Amino acid sequence: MSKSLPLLTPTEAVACCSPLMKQPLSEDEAAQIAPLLKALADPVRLRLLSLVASYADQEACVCDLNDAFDLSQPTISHHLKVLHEAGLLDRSKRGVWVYYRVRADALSALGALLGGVAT
Amino acid sequence: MSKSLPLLTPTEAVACCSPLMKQPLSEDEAAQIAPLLKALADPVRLRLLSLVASYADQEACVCDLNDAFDLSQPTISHHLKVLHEAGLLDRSKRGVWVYYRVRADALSALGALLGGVAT
DNA sequence: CACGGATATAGACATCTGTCAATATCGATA
DNA sequence: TATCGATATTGACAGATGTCTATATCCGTG
Repeated sequence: MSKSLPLLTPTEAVACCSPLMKQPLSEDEAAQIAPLLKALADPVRLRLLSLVASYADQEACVCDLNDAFDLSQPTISHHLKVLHEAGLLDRSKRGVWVYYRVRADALSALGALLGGVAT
Repeated sequence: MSKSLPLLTPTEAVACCSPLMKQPLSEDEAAQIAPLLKALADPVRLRLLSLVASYADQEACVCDLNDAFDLSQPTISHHLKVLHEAGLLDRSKRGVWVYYRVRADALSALGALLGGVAT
C-alpha cells in the first residue's frame, strides 16, 4: 500500500473519468481504475464473474461455484474475495451459505469507459 | 506458455463471447480475454493508452510518450510492447520514429463485453 | 453444548511482473 | 562509412500473484 486515494466505489471511480478515447487519464484516475481491471484480468475470476452473472438475480451461492472449477475451495474463496474487494461482487451471508451478486453498475461503467460509449 | 489457443485478434476473441452478463464464459473464452484485460490492468499502460488516444488520429510518436512519464525509456518501451502484443495498439515505423495507434475496435469490443451492451 | 458442514484465513512456494542500467539495433545524414 | 539520436532488447532484482495444504471460524442441528 502506498499513498491512499479517496475511497470510491468502482462505479464512482470510473464515472469521474471521461471515456478512454476522449482525454488522457490522470495518474490518480489510472490508479483508481487499474485495480478494477486487475481484478478482472484473471481467467478464473472472469469465469467466476460470468458464472455468478448467469444465476437468477445475478446472485450465486459459493457452494455452487466451488464445484464448477477444478481448483481447491480456498482458491475459489480467494478469487471471490478479490472480486468482492474490487467492488465487482457483493457479498451476503444467509445462514451457513454465502452468496455473491454481480455489481452490474460497476461492470457497465467500466465497459463504458473502455468502449468510449457515453454512460 | 501452455497449450496455445487459436490465434485471434482481440476483436475476434471478444466478439465470439456473449456479454459477460448473459452466459458463463468457457475456459477458452476466459483464456482469450484475460490477457487483454491484463494488458490494460496497469496504471502506466492505462495512461499510455489514453494518452495515445488523445492524439490526432489516435496515433502518437514514442518520442512524445516518453516525456509524459517519470519512467525510464526502456520501461515505456516495455509497456508499449505489452499493449501492442495484446492487440490494443498498432505499431508503425516511419523513418527513425515509431508511432503507436489505438485499436479502437478492440477497446470497444472489450467495453461491450464488460458492459453487456450489444455491439 | 458438541458436532459437522460451509466458508475464510494463514503460511508456503513457484511463477509472473514492473522497473532499471547497460547495451544493441536501426536509420538518417554529414 | 562513421556517427548520432530514437527505440528495443537483455539481464537483474524486488515485490506481487495464484495455488496448495492445513487450520480457523461461523452457524445450524441433534
